Amino acid sequence: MLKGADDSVMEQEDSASRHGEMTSWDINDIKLPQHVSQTDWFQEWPDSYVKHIYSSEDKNAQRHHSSWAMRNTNNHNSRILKKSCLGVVVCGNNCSTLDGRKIYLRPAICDKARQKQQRKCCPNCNGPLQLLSCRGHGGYPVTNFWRHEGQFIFFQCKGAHDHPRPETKLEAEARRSIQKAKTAFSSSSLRLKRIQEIESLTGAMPTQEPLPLLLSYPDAHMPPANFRGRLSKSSQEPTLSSCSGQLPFLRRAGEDGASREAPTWSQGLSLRGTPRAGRLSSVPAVPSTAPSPQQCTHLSTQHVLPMAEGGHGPFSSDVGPLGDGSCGTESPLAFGPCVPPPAAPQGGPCPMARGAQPQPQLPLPPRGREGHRGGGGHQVRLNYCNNDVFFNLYPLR
DNA sequence: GGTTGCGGGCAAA
DNA sequence: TTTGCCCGCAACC
Repeated sequence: MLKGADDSVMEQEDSASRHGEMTSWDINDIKLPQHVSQTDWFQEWPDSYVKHIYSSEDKNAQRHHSSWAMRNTNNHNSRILKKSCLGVVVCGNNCSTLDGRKIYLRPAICDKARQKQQRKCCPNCNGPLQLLSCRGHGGYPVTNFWRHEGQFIFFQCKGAHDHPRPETKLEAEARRSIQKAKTAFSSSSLRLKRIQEIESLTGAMPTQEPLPLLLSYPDAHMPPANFRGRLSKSSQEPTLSSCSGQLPFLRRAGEDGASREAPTWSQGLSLRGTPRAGRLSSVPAVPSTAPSPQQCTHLSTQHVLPMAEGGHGPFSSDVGPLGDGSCGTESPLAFGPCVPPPAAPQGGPCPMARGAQPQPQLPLPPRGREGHRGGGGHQVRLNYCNNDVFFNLYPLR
């Protein structure tokens, strides 16, 4: 289509600086820049009003990947693929793990799956899950546009995400896989237990292998201004001192402000300035592996695989999801011997958790759609930690 | 079972 | 007309 770029386009290209080359176009332009001297590194957390030009050889771009939970939106334009952000699933209790990580689950893309997901409980505290919808684009979800033109794939993001980053697709998939495996294992474990009981308690204790946990580390380590308001209300409320070991996608709240990666809201800005600084911004959460107990209360909740997104990010074609990005900076101890507080005080009984909630607490703005669900009144506070179950089921190695 | 892309259709601005 | 969104379908993993 653009192969027949005329002189006008050429002139436009010539007059534009290299930076302009990357930003002077709009996804809806009839003609997009055809002569791109250098393509961008794939950005898995595009935010703000950024534009990128990827190589058509880029697998991630080909697949229109994004670590944000983006769903396809029909814009009645087959040439331009439009996707809108689904937001992030958070704990209605705004619970934190011992070390202050927050629960940021990836919303299921499929509507049915998402509804089903929301009926589940927080894997950390069993509280209700709450979908924090994205409203970063004039009250509407942030939209991403993809357009294939010749040897390039043009990407444009409209809107700034006003919510934390969810777990990545890979992490969510890993979590499901673990859950499946665990379910299968549980059933076999039960059979084993019965056999053992029949054998008059020979002493052999049926144990479940502690599943490795995914400790995801903040990509967006600090919420954007508008984002802070989104979660702040409940954050300021007495938070459940989550002592359960099961880990979904957890981010240390305190780390939201200082990360190895530029915050998303600023990432976009930085990218605007340096459109080819992809590597700088493509460092996603770097989870660490931690053999640790899984959960306190029920076995059906999600688990997370040890997985690293470090370095080049999960979508980096040359780095697998299980790459060496494990971050040793985070202690998995949050899910270790957590002593359940007799009565969880506000802010949580665990010093780590308290210290990890530095986010400014602002009133939660009213939300039009799903976002308001599970608001204050909706929340169920579970001030217990079933550590007995925790340890019995998942003895620490 | 979930993701992704596509497209019909509707409603509101 | 544009935009957002719901829905269903099919292909794929």
